[in-house]
Amino acid sequence: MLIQAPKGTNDILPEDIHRWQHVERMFATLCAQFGYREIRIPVFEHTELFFRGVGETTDIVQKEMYTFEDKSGRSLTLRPEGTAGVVRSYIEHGMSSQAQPVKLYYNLTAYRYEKMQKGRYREFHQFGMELFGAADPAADAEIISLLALFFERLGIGNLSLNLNSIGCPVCRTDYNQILREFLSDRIVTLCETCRDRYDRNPMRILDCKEESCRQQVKQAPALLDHICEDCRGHFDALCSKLEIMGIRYAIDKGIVRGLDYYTRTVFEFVSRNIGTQGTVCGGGRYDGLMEACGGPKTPGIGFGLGVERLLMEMESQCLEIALPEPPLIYIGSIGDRAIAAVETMCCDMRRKGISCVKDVMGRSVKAQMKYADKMGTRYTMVLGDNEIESGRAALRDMKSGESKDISLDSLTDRLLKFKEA
RNA sequence: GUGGGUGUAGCUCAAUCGGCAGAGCGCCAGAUUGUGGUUCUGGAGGUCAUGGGUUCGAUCCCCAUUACCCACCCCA
Repeated sequence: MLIQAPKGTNDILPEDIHRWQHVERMFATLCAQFGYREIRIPVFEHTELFFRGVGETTDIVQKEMYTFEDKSGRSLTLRPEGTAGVVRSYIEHGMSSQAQPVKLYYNLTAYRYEKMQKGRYREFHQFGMELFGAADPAADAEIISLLALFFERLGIGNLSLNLNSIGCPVCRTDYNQILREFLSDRIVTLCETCRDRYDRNPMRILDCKEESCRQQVKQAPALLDHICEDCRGHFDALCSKLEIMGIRYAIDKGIVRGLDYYTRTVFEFVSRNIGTQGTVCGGGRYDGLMEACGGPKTPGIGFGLGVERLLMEMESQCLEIALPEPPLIYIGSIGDRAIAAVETMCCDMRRKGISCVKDVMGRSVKAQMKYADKMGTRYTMVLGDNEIESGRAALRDMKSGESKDISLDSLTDRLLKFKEA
């Protein structure tokens, strides 16, 4: 093998494509029903955007981005997620002057340089959604209910919805103080970076990878227990809306996500069936993001959904997805006259919208029929000199094996009727 | 970034205690010269992951590399 696909990338083969097309169609339909419109953004952006939009302190920005210089020396980066690009587009196209709220959805690939394993790839597919302009908990509830309906329509059961609130910058300032007090007599046991974090951003200590730090932090007070009154009200309102809609959830005080610009609601839908990379969908509110990217102060909420993981989950639940329709008819040919006649017939039928296939290898009738069978066409017909002379041929139904002698002139009309049936 | 497992045909896998590499499936062709599915026969297809070492001889033993799979971590 001379050249393989780069590590962490996958070909999506014709055998599997119907699964992808199915969930893509379902998602697009659902979004439209909720009044969301599709947006498509570039695969690469200025690196600076992700510094601001994802956060310079995050793992994603610090070690996982595909960053390169183009020929004029600009620093560009393959998008590691969708939200930053959508926010940039919102600002750039002045969407703040459109009717509010602005509701957008997308289906895109994202790129992260990570050590790969099950459910984690360097190029992966994400469905996502952003709702701009709405600060009300009703917006949070709508996004979550849309997801719940999406999974329901796909027939996916038993995903658990985990919910948390990480408050606003105000409660985080207070919480940081509480955290510092908790950590003050343990600071000597923390790693060097964490001792540094103690003053600048103590919350980052909570997800330090050093084993010793993780031990120290286990008993730390939870942010959810210390959010301000407004944030508490927002969270409680969301919870009660979910309850009214009959959406089951669990509160998980451990969900934090990219802390820098996220505010209040954070949530994820998690599977237990698809390995350790069980987060099928993660999202949250980011009321500070638009401003951080240089736009007008605008609340926002959204999510990203891993399509590979979604399909894995569906596979693990043995959900059947209908195969695509094969071509309606295969028309075989024997001899030069028939080959010419079949070419003309196929041109004509295709123009009328009938899917038909013919030989392009000059093979034997037997080989042609075998091929038709493997493709699964519903009908076959073979033309030779006799059929050209008489203007009649046998139309065979491949499932029943029965043939019917029909005139070639009537073939197109018949097939158009079969197609509708 | 850390650890464990596996690399033999397009796919799923054998075998060789170190001596010319195998099956099933798939693909191609044939079985009274013009008709698929079942059956039978034949054929094509391998740098035995790559590079070094030991050996008369390595797909097999040793070392390194690489890829894939899985876990830690992080996330979608």
